[in-house]
Amino acid sequence: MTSLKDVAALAGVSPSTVSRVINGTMFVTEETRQRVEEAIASVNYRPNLLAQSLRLKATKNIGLLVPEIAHPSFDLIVKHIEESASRRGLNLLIFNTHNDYLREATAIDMLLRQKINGIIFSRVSDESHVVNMSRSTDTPMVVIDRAFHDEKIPNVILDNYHSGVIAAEHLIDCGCTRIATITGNFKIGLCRERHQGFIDALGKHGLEISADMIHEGDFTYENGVRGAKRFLHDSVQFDGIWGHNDLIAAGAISTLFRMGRSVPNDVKVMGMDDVGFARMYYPSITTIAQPYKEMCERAVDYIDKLTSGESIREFRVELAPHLVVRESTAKRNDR
Amino acid sequence: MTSLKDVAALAGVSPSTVSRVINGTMFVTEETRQRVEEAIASVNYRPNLLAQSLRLKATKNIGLLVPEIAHPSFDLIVKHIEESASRRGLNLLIFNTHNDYLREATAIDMLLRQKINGIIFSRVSDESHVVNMSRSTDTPMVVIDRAFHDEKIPNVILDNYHSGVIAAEHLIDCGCTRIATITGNFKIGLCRERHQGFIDALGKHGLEISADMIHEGDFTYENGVRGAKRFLHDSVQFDGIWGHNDLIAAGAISTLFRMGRSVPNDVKVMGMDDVGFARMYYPSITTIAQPYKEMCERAVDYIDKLTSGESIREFRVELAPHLVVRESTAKRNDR
DNA sequence: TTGAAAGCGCTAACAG
DNA sequence: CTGTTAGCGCTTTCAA
Repeated sequence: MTSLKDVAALAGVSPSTVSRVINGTMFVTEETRQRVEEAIASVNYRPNLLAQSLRLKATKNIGLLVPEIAHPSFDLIVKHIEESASRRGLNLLIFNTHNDYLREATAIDMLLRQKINGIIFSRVSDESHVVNMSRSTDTPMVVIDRAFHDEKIPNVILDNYHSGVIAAEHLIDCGCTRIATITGNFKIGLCRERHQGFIDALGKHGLEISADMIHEGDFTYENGVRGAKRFLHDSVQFDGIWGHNDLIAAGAISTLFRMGRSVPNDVKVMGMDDVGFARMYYPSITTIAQPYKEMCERAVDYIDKLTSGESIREFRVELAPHLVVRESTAKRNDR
Repeated sequence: MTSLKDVAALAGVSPSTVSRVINGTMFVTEETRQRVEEAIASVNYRPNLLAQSLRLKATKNIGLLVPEIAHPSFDLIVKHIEESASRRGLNLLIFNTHNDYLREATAIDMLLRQKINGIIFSRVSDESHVVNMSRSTDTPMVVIDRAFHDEKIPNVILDNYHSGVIAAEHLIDCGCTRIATITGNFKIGLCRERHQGFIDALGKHGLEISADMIHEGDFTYENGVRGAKRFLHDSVQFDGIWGHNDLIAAGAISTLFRMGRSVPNDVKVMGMDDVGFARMYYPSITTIAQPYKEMCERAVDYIDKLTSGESIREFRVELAPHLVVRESTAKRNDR
């Protein structure tokens, strides 16, 4: 591998001069600059980023940890984080934690050893471990999407309570009077918050929601299937369902059809996240969009700012969701 | 940051000894090892990967370039590559090329400068540039999924011709006699191959396919919509459609329904890739699964082997697709 | 079995 | 404006 030294020799200058030409850190005579640039070009020299980083004690990399890459909402996060990072010339190291806090810890460890600029992650269960890690290092960390309510690490999240309110109000607007819900796991804070906003809004409009209209599960399509089946099987009367994400909504919709109900004619269904397939589904799925792009931008920005010595403004950034109306809650559909 | 030197001082040994304890490269007296390990633990020491890599001229990282991260088939690739890499203790640097060969080149450049172990990528348009880059370096590269027919770089791909054959035969098995197709861009080699296999198989069974039954476009849902609309608008007679991927199939299915046709009753539709939502769609989508997991494993394995000095076996690995039958080509459906 | 010393490729004082 | 020098944190001869 040709090194900076080789280039220097070739151009007949000192290594420092070459370094200065490359980084533009100081003025260099037009003539020497030319010679150096020619030398660089002639051997197709590429500065070794490892050496540079070691010397500068900083890399051009950031790390991202997600619970599950191929999950349609996390792949959106991955995409936008990559975009924001790339725009800033930062490279992205990615890890799939599989919701396993041991993997999470291992990944963070690897990242810290590489002196990355910062770590963005979506929360897994165990708190203490990571908080300790973050305390023992000066590497910026920021939590995205899934944070604890009383998160000790800076975080940028969605206003989940408000999402629940939006869902309830939209379903009510659509004329639903018996509204059921299929939720994620209540161990996850944001599920509790979404649910709370949902029932509060329902209550405000004088709508009761009994225990048999709430199906708790997880963020999967299968859970949507199970929830809808249970409602039908238990002869629950309902004309609207909110699923805590679009996967759940899809599971509910397909199940309703398979069991002889029509969406939206017999029951309106809405989801949450506005993942890629929500608009492709038939009927297309009414959902609540998360401002993923902005969330990711904020997270990367936070790290970028901190890396360049700027001070942070907020510890917790909470962004607003917005409703996306589609066919699954439409008045009627000829299907 | 505490360094190896600090640990050495703390344990009252030389830096080399600490290094030897950490890497187990040589025998160290049980007693000294203990002292060293205690010192390491007491200061929570983490070896600096950058320094290590600089010294060893090798990292624990690999790079992956995909045309579009949030595309449902590439996120599967990302997921599986991450998994294979992680199993080998390798970290993944990821780049979204947006089908732009300039971005591709920039990304590869960044990667080479970091001395990553190898690069896995899905092909973008321009060949020469990357081939030159790969020639000028000893970094292993492997192309996955999208390769040129006459690829100059080792590659692991799907048998696309055979996919076309499978699609045609399945539709014929379902009793279709007038089969249309909505394809990806024929500039992409794999689309031509899929198509060739498709029409060859159709021909073998005595089925003609006229130009108006072929809608060329790209790998998007919208293309599926356009294709189906065109067929309907042009009053093409058809009872089966193969879309070159599941996105296209979904676009066709939803459009057919919206325009008063039923899938699979009036027309059978199948896709390709078996992306996440294919089984969640209603009707669930019959498709041709790519062995992504194995493809990714092979690609990472290739790099891993090459890094550790082993020799390569094959230059081109071509894996077999397999049919996944679901509702969209079922006999009848009560929908 | 352990230590001293050199060096991976780069940058940044410090001189000149 | 340019060169010399030291050193980032690690591994690895080479000697002892």
